[in-house]
Amino acid sequence: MDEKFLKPYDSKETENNIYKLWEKSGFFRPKDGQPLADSKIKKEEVFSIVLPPPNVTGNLHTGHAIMLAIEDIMVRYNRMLGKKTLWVPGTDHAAIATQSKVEKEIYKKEKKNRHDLGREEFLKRVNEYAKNSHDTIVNQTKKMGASLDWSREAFTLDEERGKAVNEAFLQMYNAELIYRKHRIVNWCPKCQSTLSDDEVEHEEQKAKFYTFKYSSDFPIYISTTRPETKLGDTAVAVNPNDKRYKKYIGQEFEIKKFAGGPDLKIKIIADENIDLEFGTGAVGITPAHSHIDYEIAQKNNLPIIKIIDEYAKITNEAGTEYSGLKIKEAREKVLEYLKANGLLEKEEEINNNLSICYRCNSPIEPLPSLQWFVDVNKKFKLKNSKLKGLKTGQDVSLKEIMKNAVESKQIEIIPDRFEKVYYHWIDNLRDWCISRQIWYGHQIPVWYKEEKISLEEKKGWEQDPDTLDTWFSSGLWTFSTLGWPNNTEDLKTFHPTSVLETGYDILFFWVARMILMSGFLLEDVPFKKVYLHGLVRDEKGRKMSKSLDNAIDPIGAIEKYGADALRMAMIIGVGPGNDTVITDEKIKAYKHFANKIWNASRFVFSNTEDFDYEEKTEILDTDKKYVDELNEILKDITKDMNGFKFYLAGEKLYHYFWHRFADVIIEETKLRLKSTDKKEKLSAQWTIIYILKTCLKTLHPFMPFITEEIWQNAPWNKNKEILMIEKWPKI
RNA sequence: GGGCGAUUAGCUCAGUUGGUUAGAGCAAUUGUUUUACACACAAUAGGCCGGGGGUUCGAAUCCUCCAUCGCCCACCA
Repeated sequence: MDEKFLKPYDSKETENNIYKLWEKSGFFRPKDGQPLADSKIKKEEVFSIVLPPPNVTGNLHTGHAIMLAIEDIMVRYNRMLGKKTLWVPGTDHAAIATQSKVEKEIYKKEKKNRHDLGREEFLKRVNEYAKNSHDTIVNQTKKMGASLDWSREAFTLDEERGKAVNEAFLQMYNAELIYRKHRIVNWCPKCQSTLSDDEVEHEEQKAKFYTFKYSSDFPIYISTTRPETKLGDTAVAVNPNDKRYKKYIGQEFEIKKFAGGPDLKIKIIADENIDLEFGTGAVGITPAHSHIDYEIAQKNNLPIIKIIDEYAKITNEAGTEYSGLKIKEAREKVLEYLKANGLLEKEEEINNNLSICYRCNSPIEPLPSLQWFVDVNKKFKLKNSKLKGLKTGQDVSLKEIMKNAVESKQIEIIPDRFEKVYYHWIDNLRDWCISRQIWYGHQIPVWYKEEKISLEEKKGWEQDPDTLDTWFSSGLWTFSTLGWPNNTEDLKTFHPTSVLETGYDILFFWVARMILMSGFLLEDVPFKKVYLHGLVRDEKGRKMSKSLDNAIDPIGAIEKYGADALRMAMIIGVGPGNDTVITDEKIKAYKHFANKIWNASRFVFSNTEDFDYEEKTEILDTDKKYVDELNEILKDITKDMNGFKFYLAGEKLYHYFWHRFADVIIEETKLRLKSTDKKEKLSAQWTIIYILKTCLKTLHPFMPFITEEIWQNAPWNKNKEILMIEKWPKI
């Protein structure tokens, strides 16, 4: 027995070496000829999963740690079943997140913005930063024990993924699923970019709700929380059934120098969607700065006057009086005018949802802009459908594909309550704005000359300066990492992937977009199952964040308690989709468990030194019962593993090992191990070896480091076989 | 406004299709320095399973209403 077994288990001394051993073995790469656990499993049976690529914006956080723990359990379990198992690593350039982080850093150090540096120099800086982040993340991922095939590592912004992005764009453009249009978009004045609908968050706040008339001879009062936008009104909409206003419908009013600013032409129009009860039952329509008003304006052919610009300042369209004013200043000025002229009827406080940017929390300005969109309703013909229930030749829209994938059960979401959430999102889905006015990302593969557009680079033509939404490239992730658009062996073998495991917070951002992309480009699903984990919270139930300084740093926890302990703490007692509370205490408890395994192994090793592994042992009835009992439990645990109930399987293993094997079985064998009856002793020795071996195997997906370390030093393993590819016990 | 989730021991959570005396970890109390392990062992205590009503031979589990907390979605200007 190695001397290290005389001391408590030291994770720090062990983990790096064990990871190196695994890497050297080459078994992170899927191989043929690995042992098969079960005759039911065919040799060519495949388990594949892509790692949700962490953003290259810094360090690994607890969310990544829980993701790595769950996925590594799945991967190691399936590898031990004998399946051809692949887990593809990678990182995400995370366009806007990374760019703004680097911009902030540069500004702090050098007081320069990106325009001072210029596009080329700025991108050089971002790439440097991304490279550093990447190295840190990869290093930390290895510390978690993740058995990823590093030879297939990808980056959403590397050359190959770039090819995939351009090909995807081209194919979607040719199918008219991507179009460029002047439309109202969500604009973040601080990020200086558009955002997709999903990137807009809502924050409830108290707001002043003003009721007023445009002028003293205007017949209808309207209400708003944003008086300054009224400088761009072109209509007032009322419900067609509203008796109060029916007589005005179709009339046009001119207001000279509204609020001392522009002349307004207000047409009274009818719209079914107007609520008779709310406010005055009449809505001032500002087509350029409200999504709904824009739609109403389209229906009624109203002019669209842009009175707020990209810097959240009033434009010339609102007249010289207002031009250049900030929104707040303009609001005050308008209100002053309304009050001074007796037009303001009342002022009340209401609860209002403010739209804010998910990155920087500044208020979003809806404004019209020329941008690229993905059309989610446009029909196209399926050419070679592998989608369940949708036939080749059939006309479908992206929306229908997304919905069908889950409805047809071709994709199963765990826990299933998120299926409802997913449908609801699709029902409310509008066209996806994919162009971003930032520099870090995939530049839109379109070239212009005068009015002409080309999808190929041409001399003297200018490329669109904008970049694509980061989720456009991550939407391709399951197949861009496997070589698409080339029809590679990897793509044929490993796609669709078996499972997509990620946090429920990116169900829309990512999971849905992957189904969209794969649905159109491959006419197939990207994965068969979606396993959603919850968010990690602190003792007080708060979301972990840097600003609250309550985040458990996974790397710190690994240093302190070991990766195995951290993994167990993140798995046990945490069902899918449920938020997790992680405390230092919990991690510590599993460090103790690791030590328990260590000590039990020492006991087994030191009490079986004279055991002959070649000799056949007669097993006595007491021991047969132990084995039967263990098999029963394993049956249960295997069922849990197959049903993605790792939290149950882990707990059962923990309980069996500690409170059955260590506390009871080992205690009971102590006397027999000292017995002079040779049969008695041999049978007891055989039993504790058998149980330990079995437990090491089944615990391995959960606690890979310590189990492998023990296995490497086990007396039965003279050839130094690797536990990672042992067979999962047959039951 | 719509939807979802949670509510079980002091704390954090399990409890699979309804089935005996409701489980685990941590914390607590009392012992035990018995050579695998004090990062331990043995034992103890602790629960109207959020509240009301219902279905059932039987409910933490199914139905219904209510309460509190949390989350997501949505174009009430």
